[in-house]
Amino acid sequence: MGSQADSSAEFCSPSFDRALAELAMPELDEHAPPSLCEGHASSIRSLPNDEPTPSPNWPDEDEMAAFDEFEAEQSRKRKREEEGPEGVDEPRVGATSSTKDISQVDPMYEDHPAYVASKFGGIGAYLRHKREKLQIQNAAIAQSQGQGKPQIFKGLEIYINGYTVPPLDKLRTMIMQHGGTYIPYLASFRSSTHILATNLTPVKFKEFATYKVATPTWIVDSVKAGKLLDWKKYKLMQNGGSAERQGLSQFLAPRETPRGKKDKGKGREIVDVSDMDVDEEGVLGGVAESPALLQPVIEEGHDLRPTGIPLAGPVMELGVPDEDQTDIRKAREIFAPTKGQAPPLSTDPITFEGAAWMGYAKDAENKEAKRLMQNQEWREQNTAVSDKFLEGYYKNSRLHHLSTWKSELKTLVAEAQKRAEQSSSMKQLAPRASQRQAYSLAHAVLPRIPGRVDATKATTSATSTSKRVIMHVDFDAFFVSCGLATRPELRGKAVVVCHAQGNQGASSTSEIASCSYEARAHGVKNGMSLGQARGLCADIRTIPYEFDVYREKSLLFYTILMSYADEVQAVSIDEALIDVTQRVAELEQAPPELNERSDVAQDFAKLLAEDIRADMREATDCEVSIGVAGNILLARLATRHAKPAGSYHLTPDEVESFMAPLDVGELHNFGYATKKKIESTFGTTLCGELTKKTKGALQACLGEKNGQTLFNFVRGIDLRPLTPHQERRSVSAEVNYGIRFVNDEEVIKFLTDLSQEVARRLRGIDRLGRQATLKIMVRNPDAPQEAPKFMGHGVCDVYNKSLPISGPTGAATDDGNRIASAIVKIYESQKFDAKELRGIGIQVQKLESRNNVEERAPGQGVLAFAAKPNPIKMASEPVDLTMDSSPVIAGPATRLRAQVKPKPEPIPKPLVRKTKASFKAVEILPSDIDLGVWASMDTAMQDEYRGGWRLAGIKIPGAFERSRQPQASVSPSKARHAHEGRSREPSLNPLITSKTDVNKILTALNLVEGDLATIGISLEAFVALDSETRNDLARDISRKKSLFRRGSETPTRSPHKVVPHRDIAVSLPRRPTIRMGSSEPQQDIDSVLDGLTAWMDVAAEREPNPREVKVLRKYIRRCLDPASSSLGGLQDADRVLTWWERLCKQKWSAGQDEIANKWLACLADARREMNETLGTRFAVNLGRKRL
DNA sequence: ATCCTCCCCTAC
DNA sequence: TAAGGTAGGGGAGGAT
Ligand SMILES: Nc1ccn([C@H]2C[C@H](O)[C@@H](COP(=O)(O)OP(=O)(O)OP(=O)(O)O)O2)c(=O)n1
Ligand SMILES: [Mg+2]
Repeated sequence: MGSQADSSAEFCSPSFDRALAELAMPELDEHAPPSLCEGHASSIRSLPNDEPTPSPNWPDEDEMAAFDEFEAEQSRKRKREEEGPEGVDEPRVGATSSTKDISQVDPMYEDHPAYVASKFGGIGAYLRHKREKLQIQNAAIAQSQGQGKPQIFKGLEIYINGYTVPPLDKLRTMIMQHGGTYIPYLASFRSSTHILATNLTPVKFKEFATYKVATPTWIVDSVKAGKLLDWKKYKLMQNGGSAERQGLSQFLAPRETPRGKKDKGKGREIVDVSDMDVDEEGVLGGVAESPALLQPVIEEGHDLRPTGIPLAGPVMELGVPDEDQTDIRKAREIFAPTKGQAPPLSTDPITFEGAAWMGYAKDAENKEAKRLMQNQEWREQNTAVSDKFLEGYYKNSRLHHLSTWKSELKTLVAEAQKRAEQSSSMKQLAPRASQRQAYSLAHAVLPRIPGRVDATKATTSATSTSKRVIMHVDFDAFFVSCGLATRPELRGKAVVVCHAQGNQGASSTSEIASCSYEARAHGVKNGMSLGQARGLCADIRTIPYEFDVYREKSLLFYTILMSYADEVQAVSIDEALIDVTQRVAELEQAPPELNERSDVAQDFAKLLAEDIRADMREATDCEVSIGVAGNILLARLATRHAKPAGSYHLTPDEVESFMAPLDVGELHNFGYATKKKIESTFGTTLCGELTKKTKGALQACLGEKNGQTLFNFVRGIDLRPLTPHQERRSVSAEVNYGIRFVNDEEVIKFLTDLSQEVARRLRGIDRLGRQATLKIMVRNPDAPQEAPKFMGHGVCDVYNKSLPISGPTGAATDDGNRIASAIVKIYESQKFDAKELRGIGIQVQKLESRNNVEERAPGQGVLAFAAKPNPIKMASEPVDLTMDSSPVIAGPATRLRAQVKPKPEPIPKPLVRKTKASFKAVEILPSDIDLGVWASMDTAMQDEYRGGWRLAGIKIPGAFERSRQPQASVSPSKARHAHEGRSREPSLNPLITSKTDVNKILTALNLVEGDLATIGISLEAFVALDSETRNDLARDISRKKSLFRRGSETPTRSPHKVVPHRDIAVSLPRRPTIRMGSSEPQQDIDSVLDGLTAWMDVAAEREPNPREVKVLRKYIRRCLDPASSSLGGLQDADRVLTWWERLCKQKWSAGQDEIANKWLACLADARREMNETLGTRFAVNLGRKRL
């Protein structure tokens, strides 16, 4: 491309340029922003809290603050008062003691969150969570074990909807074992042949109208019968009622049962059908039908706004939603839209339905893309290879625009507000403002009272507590609304905004940015693919993006908001939070004669909201909805309730009943993954239920901050202030679409172009950076070559690596060439296969502003910015109100820890981070390995090396080739993947089958077969897992053992196996303390082993000293760190570990006691760490174990 | 304890 | 055809 440089991005978002950006400021009274400090005091006691004494991190004060708001908002007369802490607390004694037990048993684990979580039997929850993960694997295993079974479901592709009886995993197992294909998600471009459901919501029922929908009994019966039964006999009938209740009652329903045969023997955990039989009568019987729900309430011709010109909103009674729009609103209420109940929904199974992607991903492939991609010319024209790609891509990427707009708006609002504060209150309105007056009826009817009003003094209406009044203002179906403004004929129809226009059939993977509420009534959602949506609603009209229009309407939107609000927080192009505390207080103080109905107590906040809505309508010809409440959380929830085209004031007295039925997933910032985590920990995701959990329990599940936040949120408490504009901390550009390179040359050219783009963006905000990060998405080896989504990235492994960047003088830089050179260096240091790349991103961080930097001699080093030690962070503290959120008094906070950064142009020494996916540094090449050594490795080990090389695109010499096929590949770290926080995808290991192998595995993990039952997994399943997962589980088990049957039997060990190719000279004991040379730079391996021997000699008499073990592990780690070349690398690390293992083995050959177990656990841990490190590096695990 | 780095997660 | 970007909060765990 090369056309980059300074050609100020033609493909930027339609920018909010300064001229347009003259956001109007209303008349200004120079009051300070609402105070962040809120009162204190008052009694507490009654909050559930499992901390007997205040912990240092969570002092009482925090809770008091939280409680204060809680109390106030609850109108202080909550029954909670009566309940002592025990009302909701679980017994504390047990909790405490179990924690203690753990720490006694093994100090190394004592601070693991799962154990701190004493309360809920942290272990149980933890294991439950683990087990969930296993279920997925079990299913896949089952598939591989299903050979003996009649393949009665061959050719069927079956999707399972919602709660079922039997549960999903059992059904999936049955289907897969009998030759069927399980479809983890529904996508129109790869439809299933059948759907299983125990019941359906009306929307789903309609959604599935074109599918064959049967009850799970069909599968169960077919399996029993040994042949495929006619699905029609099991066709699911609509039975109305709440899906959830239905589902629940199914599970509770009594089970009669012909005990299922377990044709499986050993695999019983996997295929046990004994409890999965289902009474179909139970499924369908007894529930009244509600046929009305079968059809979406909104039907064609039922236009929301028939004239296309909305009337002014009616004045509403306090707390009552608008009464027009009833049909649509009802539809929404009844159908309870959710924030993606399945993984975030999307056209792409892979990216989201994380767990789902196991065996099935292979066939889900975009055939059309595959075909086109064969054509070299087409590829060069239409993928990221093309010179024109970047420009065209960014011009059309809605998400790019969304992001860009957001940051621009934040800046604009900040500037406007600053201007407002600086100028005196008599500052003339900006030009637009007077024009704006015409939009608003507010001033005519409810003039503002000059001067300040103390909000705390107003006490007459429901809103006049001392509390804030926050509004959340959000356009309805924004993109669509904008489009309809010029297409009135489409109002009332199912309209969506997407790139695909016309009707290219039901298979378009084009994403829907926004859909009208009419479309939503059919189940269509923002973010879906057009093809999916077409499946839900045949008559969908598409309209194109009009980014300019969105920007313009948004400017009007913000202009209007500025005229009303005390404070504005830009949330997005179509959404903002405003604080109108002051404004409402003024209204309340207004002379009664100015109020239309002075006889009645009025909800001024609601009136104000309707004024704003009217203004918006007039200015933009689009509807906004407004939620009003005392905090951000509730305002957002109120908006949801208000939509579409309404406003809603959520008052304190309704908070509790409002919150209780909500799902955590509906709370802002609590998305799919968090919800799953909560679900697996607590068994519920209802706010009402979670109210009963203690803060400590929530924190154990979600972490300190998030736990606290959730604890507050489920009570309707949200202490966050509106966040002012923050200094940018990073600038990035990434493209994860249309990346289909064939060689490094293409890649490097793209990297260069993208670097220039980032540089341009840096310049755009006048910042310089000190560090650049390259992010690479590589197709996961198990994912199809072509993703299901057209030109999409599919399932990927993600790699990140960064290098310092600087200008020629060593200063921070915005020079695209400098960035590019660092980025290219990173790329070249990694040896990816260009063909496998699916996404590329470049980020620059450690930003400085220009004037901060200049004179710094070339090699002299720079002051690293300790400059902003979390300036704003404090404001986002979940609880502590007393913390002053005003910007840090900066002064000496700038502790210029003058860190010297001597490297002007550092070389990209591949640096491997131990955690998940860093870049793999392939420093052990085939040529590094002696053939004799290679031969002595067991095959699994060889496979692992090969896997690493393969993934790294390194050619494998013939001598290192394998004869047979299967490979145990594992991803380094999944891109995203909702399903399990930090863990990568487990994978199956088809290699391990022989009895000896199995024994080896168990032995190495210090397990016996019986142990597996304690976590509910079969032996087969266990060995089929990848080694990391096995190790995880083994640790779980050993914890569990030490907890619950301490000191009892020791596991049986399998016969001793000789260490293969190790030649370790036994030598004399030396020091009884371990010294692994953190001080001595270069120790030779033998002396280390000597030291180890001597140390163990003494140390093994008692429990391992964590400190000493740590030293040892640190040594091993250093061996593995490619950056420290002084040590011997993998070979040495392995020798040390192996030697250690041997010492242990020797020592306890006669039998093991508790001490031995602890040592072995340490060993396993160390081994695991090494595997993880190497696994990261090679994208495989070293599963080898010996002893 | 506190910081730093490398992630994951979320939202539009 | 289609345009799956992006910044910040926060957790885990190692370094200091
Ligand atoms: N997955 C998504 C979600 C949103 N958007 C864009 C289009 C939306 O119109 C706009 C605003 O997002 P909202 O979440 O506010 O959704 P809408 O405004 O479309 O609908 P509503 O706010 O009424 O729910 O952002 C998008 O491109 N892709
Ligand atoms: Mg919206």
